[in-house]
Amino acid sequence: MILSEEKLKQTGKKEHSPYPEKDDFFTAVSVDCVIFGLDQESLKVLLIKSDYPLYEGRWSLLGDLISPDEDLDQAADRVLFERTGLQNLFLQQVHCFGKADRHPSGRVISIAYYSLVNIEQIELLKRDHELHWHNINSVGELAFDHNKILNTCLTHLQQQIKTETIGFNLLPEKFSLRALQFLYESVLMVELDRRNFRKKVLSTGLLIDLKEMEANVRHRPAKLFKFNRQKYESSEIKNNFI
Amino acid sequence: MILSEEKLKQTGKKEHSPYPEKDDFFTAVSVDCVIFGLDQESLKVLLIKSDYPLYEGRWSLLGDLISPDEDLDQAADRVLFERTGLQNLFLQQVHCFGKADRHPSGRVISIAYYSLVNIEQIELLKRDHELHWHNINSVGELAFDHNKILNTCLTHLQQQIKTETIGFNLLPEKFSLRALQFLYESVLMVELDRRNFRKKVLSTGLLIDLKEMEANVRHRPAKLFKFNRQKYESSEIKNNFI
DNA sequence: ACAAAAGTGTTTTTTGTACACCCATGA
DNA sequence: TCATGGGTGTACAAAAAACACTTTTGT
Repeated sequence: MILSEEKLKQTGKKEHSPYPEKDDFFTAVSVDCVIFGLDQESLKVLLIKSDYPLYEGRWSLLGDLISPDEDLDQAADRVLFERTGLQNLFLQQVHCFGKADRHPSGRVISIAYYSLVNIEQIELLKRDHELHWHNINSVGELAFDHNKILNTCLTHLQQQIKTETIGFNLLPEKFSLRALQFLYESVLMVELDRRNFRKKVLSTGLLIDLKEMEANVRHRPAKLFKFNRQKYESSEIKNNFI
Repeated sequence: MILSEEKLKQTGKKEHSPYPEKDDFFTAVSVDCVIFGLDQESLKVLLIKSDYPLYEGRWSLLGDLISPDEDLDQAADRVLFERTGLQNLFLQQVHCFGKADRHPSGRVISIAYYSLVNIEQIELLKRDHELHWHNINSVGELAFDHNKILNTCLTHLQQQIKTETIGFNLLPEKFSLRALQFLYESVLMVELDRRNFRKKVLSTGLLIDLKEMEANVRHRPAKLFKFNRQKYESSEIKNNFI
């Protein structure tokens, strides 16, 4: 849609001075965080009961309006901290959602972030009954355009996990190769060949063999590994992990 | 940075009601378009002389504040139309830039889009001497954080052109394989083997041999092809073009 | 002894890379 | 006739995919 010059003037904006002035139109800006976690069952997403009247009873993403003096990334960090008590989590901007009618209360554009957390690490702090981990395949109808936001973030995650080593953020410090493979299968929603998977991840040289074993499993215990973050950071080739 | 509860209250926002109310803080929202074009020489980007006092004389991206009733994508479309006279160009959102101090006049967050156009198609309409195509490797210091925005968009373009068929937007309807290869070499900034390149693009089956030849070239004329958009749209596998 | 998952190699197929000569046109 | 880029195929290397049996633990 092309706005006529007249329409542009109605907004109080002068042609060729596209900078904010007192009488300009302003919008509200929020961040929404898609917080992914993984447990033994499946990939999950953390949702909160909506307190917005129109969407009462629906689940929604965790979000908030940005404050005047905080960067966007800081706003997302803050939302995450307020909900999980954790700081410096993996967090990445994905897309800005800005359809004029996406929010019933008025013009609100929202910047979507996604985060990867280790569920066990934050389970402890989560006493809030309005918060719940949902299986990624059964979230139902969310408030606002949050289904769309969630899908966009999931697609990004699936793309990114193939070329970067972000997946380790979903695992505890020490993990078995089975856990790592389960992660990839859960996120990408495919089945992978065990032998080929092991061969590939071990050939990257990015896993440190901890010479430790799983305990209390009712099958042959697996070796435990940890991610060699240092080596990854200092290596030149940072794409094409899997 | 975590904002204290006190600080949050100063912004006029109530806890657990993260929806805009009259006394809330609002920001200005703009779109900035990185318009890429290609000529016989190199990949180019369309820039405009900044009319912002602090950055007088510098070049800047084409952008504008969004209007109250237009979607973000519409705003980007409008900016593009106002500058090139063309509609329905390839246009894609890349990233939202929202550092609190990125704009000297106040809080302005900007959503970056990139567009791919066929330079010859728009040369005709461009009588504006404030507009200029710049070689991608010599844009100099731009106004605001526009160098950063440009770099982010270029990186996205380089990633995307490898897996999707967006590159054809930079070419005229009919093109030679040499022109297509030049496109990929210019965008990715690498040299490619001619025989392997031809083999690969022809094996996709996405090029239609027009049974026409170049004319008025001082060497053996090349066959002309066009992109089989229909076949691409209807095919299942839409990634990994090159 | 059984159930459950760990660990391990080889073969085949597919994909990518390296590389050199003759051809058609305009000047 | 020369300069310029068009057009073509093969051999080798690397990566991905397919595939089955033995081992270790807890119950």
